[in-house]
Amino acid sequence: MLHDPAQLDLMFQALADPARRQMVDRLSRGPASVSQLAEPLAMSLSAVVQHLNLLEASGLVRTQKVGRVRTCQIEPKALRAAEHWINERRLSWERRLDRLGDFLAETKDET
Amino acid sequence: MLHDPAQLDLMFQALADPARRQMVDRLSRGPASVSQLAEPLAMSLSAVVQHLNLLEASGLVRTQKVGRVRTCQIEPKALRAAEHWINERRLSWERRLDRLGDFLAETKDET
DNA sequence: GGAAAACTGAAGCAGTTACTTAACTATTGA
DNA sequence: TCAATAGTTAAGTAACTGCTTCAGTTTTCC
Repeated sequence: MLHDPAQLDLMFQALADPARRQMVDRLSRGPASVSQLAEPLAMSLSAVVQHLNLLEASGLVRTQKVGRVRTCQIEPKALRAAEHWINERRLSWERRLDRLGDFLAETKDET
Repeated sequence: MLHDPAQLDLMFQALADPARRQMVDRLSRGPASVSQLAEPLAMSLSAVVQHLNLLEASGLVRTQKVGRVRTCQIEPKALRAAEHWINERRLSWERRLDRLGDFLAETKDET
């Protein structure tokens, strides 16, 4: 479910915007309401809600409304999925370099 | 240099597109020419070059031209920077949860 | 009950993005 | 030399994004 390419797409797309990354950054320090998320951002509350909806659709953030306040928090599992995608590609590349290094070392021995 | 917010912005933006992620994925298995990168993608070579230029500007991919062939390879340091940004936020959240857990366990002892 | 607080949703708009096609510029190899 | 290969660049366009404003809806609290 979390490695579903469509979900991954939404996550990376969500992380591509600086305002949304700032919101994730804020939430990494603890839950916050929509207004609290909006406070440091130079845009209307409405714009923040639109960003938040994207973050929620991507799975990166979970929200729940109690009374008139929507409280938001990070979903670490989703962050881990994005992290994992990058990590796998990087490791794949680095393992390839290692094998190449071994090969070169071996062929050098054979002189 | 790699933790420069502008560079991070370019990286996440580059990773937001499925075609570009597919290119990164291909490159994680080894270097490739522009045509080789284009081969599995349902778009013109010109479009691929445009994607590649973005990937290069973001620092995720390095290319060098020999003769008429441009060979592309992954820049693991850049991947690591993106990975690191996500990882820091996730850990920050998870450490917060741990502290909260400890606190709740302690106050429970005091009954 | 009624004002204030905390959102929410729709419409509109300017700027950006992801393509396309078409016209190029090297390189290579027969 | 000259055709094919590999890539590049520019111009145009359709769709998508990131806002804005404005007009709601719920809750809360006096």
